[in-house]
Amino acid sequence: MGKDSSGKGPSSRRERRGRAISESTTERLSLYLRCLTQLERAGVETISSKALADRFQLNSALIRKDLTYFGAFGMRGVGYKVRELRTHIVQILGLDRELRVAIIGAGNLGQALADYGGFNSEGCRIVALFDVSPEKVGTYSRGGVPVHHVNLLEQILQKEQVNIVALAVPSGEGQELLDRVAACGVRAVLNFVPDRLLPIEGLFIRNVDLKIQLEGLSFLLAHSR
Amino acid sequence: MGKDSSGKGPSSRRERRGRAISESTTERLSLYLRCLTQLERAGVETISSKALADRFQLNSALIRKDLTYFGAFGMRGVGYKVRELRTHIVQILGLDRELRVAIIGAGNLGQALADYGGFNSEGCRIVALFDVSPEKVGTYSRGGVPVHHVNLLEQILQKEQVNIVALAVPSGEGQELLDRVAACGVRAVLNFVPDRLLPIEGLFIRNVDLKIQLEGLSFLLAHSR
DNA sequence: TTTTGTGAACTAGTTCACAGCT
DNA sequence: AGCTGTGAACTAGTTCACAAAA
Repeated sequence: MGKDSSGKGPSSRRERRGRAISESTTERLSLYLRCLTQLERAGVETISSKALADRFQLNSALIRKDLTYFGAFGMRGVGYKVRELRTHIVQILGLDRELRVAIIGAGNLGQALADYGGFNSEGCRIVALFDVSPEKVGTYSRGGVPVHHVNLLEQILQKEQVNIVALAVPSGEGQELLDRVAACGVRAVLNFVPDRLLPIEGLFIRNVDLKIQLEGLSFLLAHSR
Repeated sequence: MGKDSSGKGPSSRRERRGRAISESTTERLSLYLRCLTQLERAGVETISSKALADRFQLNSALIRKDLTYFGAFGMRGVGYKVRELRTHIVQILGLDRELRVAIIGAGNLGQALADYGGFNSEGCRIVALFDVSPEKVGTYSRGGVPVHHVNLLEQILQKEQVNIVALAVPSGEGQELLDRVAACGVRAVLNFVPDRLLPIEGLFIRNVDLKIQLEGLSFLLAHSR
């Protein structure tokens, strides 16, 4: 959702001299990655921070700073080798190993996520959906992801080696499921439930809260012109 | 989702001495609002910034600052009157007048949004879905929102007095629709299409990019422990 | 040349700390 | 006594500007 995350306690996500990497930086890295993928496909060999900056209306120094947190990947006078930089960012974002994702809640949102192009790509695989509805359990999403009963949550998270869980259940059902998921050793959750969930030590949560986005737009409309 | 938005040009969304209100502030206002709604329902009459802060693990001074951008709503020695503060925030966020929302794309995501509880509430109404698929056009979402053909976009946006459009179409189809929507005078868009869209003068866009959220979590996993 | 990598300067956002109401 | 409203201090994030490398 926009911009809303918790689990902000200073973790060990720091490179170089002790400065933790900000969420804005990782967001931009994802954008750069997308762009580099396109460029590589288009056969472009090198790109400068300025050229990248123009595509996103960013300052080129910011892009260079983002990258130099992780190393000196550029060539002075030339720019960055597209293929090479892409590889670096894939590695930085941890997309070089397969991410195994499960989605709890097989309603419209869960199904949408399961079949969402962006999710099943770049080392990311949706391996399971969970629901309680008897009509859904035993079926498959359009993309072929099996829907299991939530009773089997622990069992299947373990068996499928799930790294990331997306919570797409109705309001009120989030906390219990979050606790169960954390107890299974899952350390990252993408939360779509619009309830405040208690932070859990060692568990990263990113909240995607559509209502907040909508209200943010409402604010802008109310306060402009 | 998380945190990703464009349309950041300095608009006229400023209160008091010229300082524009940050996105973080409006996000928090939405959170406060939710909490106040619960408190009011529970019969709580007043709340202090400290008590609010504890629920969100925020600093109480930050909450007071967020609120004083818009006025002095509190009572020294007491705190804030729940009902009164709630009313103020509703007004600040522009939720006192009805927001009329249309969703382009009636796939799983569009349908999920159409029936999403948080959307149809607090002065916010989903009035139309749009799609090109002949099977979908003419049907209704589970919640009763009619699905129109995209051909009728301009006509219906006008007739239904739509303020906000959610773009939930496949990658590649975003820009053309964005242009059409902007041409109809719609000034706020919630974009779920993972393409970079060109900024349009006077149009606010909030990007909800699930892949970026997922990659953000991947980064955290890769760089902790 | 051109463009990186980076300290210094700047800007925005948060927390501190306390005077001043209630 | 308790809690707000707010300047001052601090921290984080971005941009400037330039030396150094290709």
